Amino acid sequence: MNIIINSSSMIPIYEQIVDQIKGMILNSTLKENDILPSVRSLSKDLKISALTVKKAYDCLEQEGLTVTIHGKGTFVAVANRELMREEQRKEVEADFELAIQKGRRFGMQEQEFREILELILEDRL
Amino acid sequence: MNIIINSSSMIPIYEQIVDQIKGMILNSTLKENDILPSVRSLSKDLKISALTVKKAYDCLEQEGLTVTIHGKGTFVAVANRELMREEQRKEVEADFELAIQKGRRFGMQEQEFREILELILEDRL
Amino acid sequence: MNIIINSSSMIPIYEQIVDQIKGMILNSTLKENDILPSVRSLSKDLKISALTVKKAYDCLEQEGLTVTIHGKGTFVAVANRELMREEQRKEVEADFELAIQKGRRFGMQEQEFREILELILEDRL
Amino acid sequence: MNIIINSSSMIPIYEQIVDQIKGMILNSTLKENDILPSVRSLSKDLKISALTVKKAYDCLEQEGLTVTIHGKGTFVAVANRELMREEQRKEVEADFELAIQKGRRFGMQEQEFREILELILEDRL
DNA sequence: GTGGTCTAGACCACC
DNA sequence: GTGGTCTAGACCACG
Repeated sequence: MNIIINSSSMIPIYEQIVDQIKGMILNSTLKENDILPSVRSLSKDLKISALTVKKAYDCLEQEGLTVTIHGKGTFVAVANRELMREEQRKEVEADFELAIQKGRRFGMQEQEFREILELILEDRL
Repeated sequence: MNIIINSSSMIPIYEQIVDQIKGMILNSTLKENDILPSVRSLSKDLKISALTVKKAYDCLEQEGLTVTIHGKGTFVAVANRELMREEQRKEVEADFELAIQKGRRFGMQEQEFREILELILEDRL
Repeated sequence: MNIIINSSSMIPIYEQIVDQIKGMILNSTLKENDILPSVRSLSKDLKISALTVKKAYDCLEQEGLTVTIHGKGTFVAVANRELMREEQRKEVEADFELAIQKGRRFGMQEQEFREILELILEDRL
Repeated sequence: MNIIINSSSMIPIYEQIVDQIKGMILNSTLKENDILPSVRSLSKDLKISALTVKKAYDCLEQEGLTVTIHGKGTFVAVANRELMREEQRKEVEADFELAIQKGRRFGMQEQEFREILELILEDRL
């Protein structure tokens, strides 16, 4: 399971897990009915508390992305990919919207936002 | 004092106050040397604890946006606009960074972020 | 009355007044039985609240440096100058002692304290 | 945790805590990545409010001396010794400044400050 | 009146 | 368990 945890990030660990598994389901790294790693093995793998992994799996199940079968494991549900994609997109759009609103309150202009975006994207190259 | 508190928001009340007062200082609703409402009067006004207002005022002072004179009140500081500008920029950059991190966890590519930015900017035209 | 108030200082205004009048009594700018300015006139002079001047005069009287005669005014008491001088000296020594203790906890050496002292003294030239 | 609180002192309790923990970090009683006592345990230990300990820890974090990880605890930060040194120097300078201001209000001359400094330094030899 | 500090206890999110 | 926030009310110093 290719999950990367940044424990010094402001984002809760369980949320980082949720988001990355969501991504894997979306881009078909995880397919319908695939089994997720067990809570214990993943927690061992990532060197974090099993409770944290459990919370992440709970979130996924609550959103209908996975199904847990007692004594068997946690499986990727039959998902409406289109809908999921749309919701993720909206989440990110909302975050951008908030950031831009704040910038506008600070008097920033359109071009400055584009500069900031490019700066951050380049950081990753 | 035109401050709106959303107590059901995940954003701490004191931070909501800080942000809104920052905004007022920036758009000159509050000018240099203007006096802020007293801790007690604002807490009464907003129907929140005086300590919560105090914490917000402490944040503002810590950032150098206000000056407190004991027994007198809290006043808008003579601002170092260069420095303020720089800090605002950093704030917005941090928000962008977070939004982009989330998008990446969802598997979004660079071009998609640019599309989202343009969409939001155009919405406002 | 040659008193200088620094309202942005961390030292309370009333204490600044007390200290400066103490100094004047010591160096004989104010002599025994001299009358101090009235609370009202001094407060007007310094553009501060009369209550603040009153508090300063109360302190002086409590320390036995002045005597107030109702309806007449406040007068410099017959003081033991030697003792006063000694007490002031001890106050300042104690403040230095504290500052140096802190510096030593920080690992500063003797020469560094001398440098700091000279720097501050020069600032005033 | 060997912290001594003087509740009758004029120095706020939270500041007493900050100073003593600073001292421990400086003289390496507390080393990098050491964990501080939890807010609750220390408050219980010192028989003071948890909020007061919290405020002290906030100060330390704000100065970059500690790092707090939510749900984990508060840890001694990897220190930027250059920066720390500079801040310590400023602290001591400010204390000297105050002592000298007081002396000047008492009418002391430059040479007297030098004498006091030398007296205190010699006391320690 | 103002701000500064402190208390005792509550609820939440996170691990 | 941890820290983060908030409350309602108290006492003090300052003006």
